[in-house]
Amino acid sequence: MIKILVADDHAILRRGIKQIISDTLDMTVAAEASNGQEVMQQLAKNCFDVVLLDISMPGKSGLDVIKEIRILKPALPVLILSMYPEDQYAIRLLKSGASGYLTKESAPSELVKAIRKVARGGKYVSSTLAEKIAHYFGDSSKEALHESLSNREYQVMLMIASGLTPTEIAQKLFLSVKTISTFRSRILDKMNMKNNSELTHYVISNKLI
Amino acid sequence: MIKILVADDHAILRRGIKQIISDTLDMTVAAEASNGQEVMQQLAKNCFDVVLLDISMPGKSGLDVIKEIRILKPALPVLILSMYPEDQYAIRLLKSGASGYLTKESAPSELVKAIRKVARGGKYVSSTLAEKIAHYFGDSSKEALHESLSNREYQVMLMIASGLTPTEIAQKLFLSVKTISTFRSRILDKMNMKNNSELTHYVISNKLI
DNA sequence: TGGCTTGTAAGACAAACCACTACAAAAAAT
DNA sequence: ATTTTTTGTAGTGGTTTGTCTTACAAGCCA
Repeated sequence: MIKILVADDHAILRRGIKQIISDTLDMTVAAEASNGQEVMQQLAKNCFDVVLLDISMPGKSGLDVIKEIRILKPALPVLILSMYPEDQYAIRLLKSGASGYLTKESAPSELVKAIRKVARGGKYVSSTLAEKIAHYFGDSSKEALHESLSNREYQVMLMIASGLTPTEIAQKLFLSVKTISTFRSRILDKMNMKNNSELTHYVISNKLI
Repeated sequence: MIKILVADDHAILRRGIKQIISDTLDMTVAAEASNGQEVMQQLAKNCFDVVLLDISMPGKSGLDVIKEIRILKPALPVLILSMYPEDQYAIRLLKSGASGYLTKESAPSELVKAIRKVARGGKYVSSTLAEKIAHYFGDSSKEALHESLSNREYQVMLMIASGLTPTEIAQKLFLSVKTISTFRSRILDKMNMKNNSELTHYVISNKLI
């Protein structure tokens, strides 16, 4: 059973979270906090498996709260719940030790998935955010995403990103459109993306083209 | 009926152009010229709606020919037909008053489209060239491309570029997928592009997102 | 040798795109 | 003030892509 500390200043949102979590058998909301101080108090008293933390709470900034949590419980996974779209702030939070970042519009299923992942010691980031991170961390981590592609896949990726249609690519490479389609699927799968725009985005941002 | 003066030193190419144009009901090749002098002579004698000009004709450079045309007929649209890939030269030509730039590998349909566009007083540039132009001219002219979009179109463009599928966009905007499709077509048309990748490319490069 | 990965492609069905067409409201032009 | 153009919206019908699944041979890994 995953014991969760929910920290958010909005009672209604906490209610929603509790609801979602109570629908999930293997996790439970063990306690709540509505500001940074309460978070620390709860952590001192009880044991949790995950902290679900709103960064935009009154008083201490989310960043500070995370740092404090790090000091008290270095191994405790902190999942950030934000109302802002994923931005550079998210990266800073992750750098300071958060295990994941979710926006409040995320689907309940995503929340559950994220909790499970961080509880197991993993990291959770959405694919769009992952991309931004890749930017930030420069060459080292940006390789990570596309290094798993085979040469053929890489080649096709660049062609897709440069605006060629599957049919055009097929013609250029003397392959069936079906094959291109398969490559595309594999690429998208490996890169954790869901469409050409994301792909193009990635390729351009990483100056692969 | 769009009356066209075709200026190119290669007879075969002129033939091809005539063929393409004769297949198009609303336009006709009213005269031909095989060098710069002939162009000027024709212009002095007759009236045309569009000049289709090869820049690599013997004698006068295409740039000079354009300048001369500008003096004689300031409003006459000149569409450049080049055998070289679109490069900086193209930009100079456009600056000197050409209405469009096509490479000779362009599809016939593209030629027809380009002629129609410039005849109507518009500008025609391929998307890849447009991009180069955007780079060159910096902020001022890069506006030019997407400034013709309506607000709605602009909004949809950004959504497409950020990787949303038509269906998702439709849902967010409470519109039919069909409508999104129409917007997309108009955007692509106005921006002279042919697919989402190009669009994404543009949006990202111009930091609209 | 036996199991992944890669390169290739088919089938079937869904989703998306393309090219038209349409029409009312708003905006612009005459 | 009236005509023309642009904008926002959406339908039809046909083509192209995407998805998912399956397949199979070749190469690589262990």
